[in-house]
Amino acid sequence: MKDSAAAVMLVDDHAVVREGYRSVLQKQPGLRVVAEASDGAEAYRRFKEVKPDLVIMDLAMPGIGGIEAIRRIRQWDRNARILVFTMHQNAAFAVQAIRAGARGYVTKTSPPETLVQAAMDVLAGRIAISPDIDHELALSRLGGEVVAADVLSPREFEVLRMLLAERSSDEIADTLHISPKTVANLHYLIKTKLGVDSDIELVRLAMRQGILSQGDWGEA
Amino acid sequence: MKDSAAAVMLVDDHAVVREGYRSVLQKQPGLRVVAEASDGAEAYRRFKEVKPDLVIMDLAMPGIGGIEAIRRIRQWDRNARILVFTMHQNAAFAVQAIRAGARGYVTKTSPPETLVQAAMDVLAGRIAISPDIDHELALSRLGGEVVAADVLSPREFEVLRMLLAERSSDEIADTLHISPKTVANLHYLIKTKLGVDSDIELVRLAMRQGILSQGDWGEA
DNA sequence: GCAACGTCGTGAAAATTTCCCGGCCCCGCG
DNA sequence: CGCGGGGCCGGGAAATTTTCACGACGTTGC
Repeated sequence: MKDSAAAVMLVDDHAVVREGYRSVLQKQPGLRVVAEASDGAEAYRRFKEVKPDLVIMDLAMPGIGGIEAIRRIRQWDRNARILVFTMHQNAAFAVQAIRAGARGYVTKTSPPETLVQAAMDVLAGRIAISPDIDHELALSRLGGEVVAADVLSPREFEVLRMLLAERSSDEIADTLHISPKTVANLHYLIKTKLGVDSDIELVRLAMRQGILSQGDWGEA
Repeated sequence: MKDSAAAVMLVDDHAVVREGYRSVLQKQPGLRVVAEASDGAEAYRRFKEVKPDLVIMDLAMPGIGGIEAIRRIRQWDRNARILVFTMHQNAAFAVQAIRAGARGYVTKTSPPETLVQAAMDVLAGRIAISPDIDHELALSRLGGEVVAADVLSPREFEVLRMLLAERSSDEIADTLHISPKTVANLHYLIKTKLGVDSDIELVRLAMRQGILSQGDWGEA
């Protein structure tokens, strides 16, 4: 597609929000919205059908989330250009998204021009990160808190997940085939490594770092 | 405003999302968007200036949240018509919003027509609740979980808030001028009343019920 | 007055957390 | 190969917390 408009696919579970993307993007002559999807699975399916030049997508979605969708799309097409557009003003999510293969990360609090600019940047092969996330990222390097995924061993991380899933120590011991005592020890080790004193702090740290996704608690 | 279009104010901290509302609403002849705001405080200020016939607003916003904004606006104008439009597919939030004075609650996952329909309903004096929330609400009546704000005494609720704010038992005892022992007892009582076994469950129940707002953990 | 309730606190048993330890396995290195 | 380092698994024991029963007190409502 030499110099005709670039084909863009929008992914967001909120129809009204997609309408917003569309309205903002269509003001830019170089862009043309050719497809939409409302969850990760649909995004992957539609991507294979229409092969858009650019995907703009949210992270918080029912079923398979945005991160996983990015991974799958990139696995199918190593050159896919994906721009994340989300409400999460949080460095941890940005890191996850970029690692999964996103080429840009813009928060929904940004002015519309920023989205358009980022879209053009990504299409031109550049990496686009919105300023607020740049700032967050800088902060998280300097004196930021420990990153669970970094300091915890695989086993510890697994136990952390299960603890967050509201499973009792005994249940965890059972499904992991280890003694409850070991679970208690792991629990303690995890808190120590993360520099946290109570379970309450633990849960909130996990949320900040995106280990506990919102989807997990949105429904009663 | 006999039969000219009704004046609508949009409140959402995401500019692109407001663009979506606008795009969807302007297709409806009876509606005219006359103002926008990006947080609760601005919403209150702008409301007093333009006195719109209808306010459509999100709940999750920086600074004073949507619930508080609803309360203030309704305090200033008992007849204000406010329609909540949010991503929270959660009965607890809906209950809070309605109690604060909202006349409608629609989730962002709803199709655009639902939003338009709800807007017209609220303008006509009806209460508008989207079907998914109706369903949640029904569920929460039948066998739903206990509501913290209902079963806890004021003191207990206060302690719960402080626990969630990551304050240590000793700090709480100090600022409340009671013995640490009493805090421990309250902590225990709270968990008992809410039918919860661990602090982890406690935090997640609090999140579901909107006692711990996202704003509190969104930033690192 | 008195019953019901929320608040504050004590006490003491039960359970958990905390911390140190040793053993096991695997891997990289001199 | 021998050796140290790491992750994994759990025992043990002290320290702390959780749990629960029990008073005492003031308020509220009947």
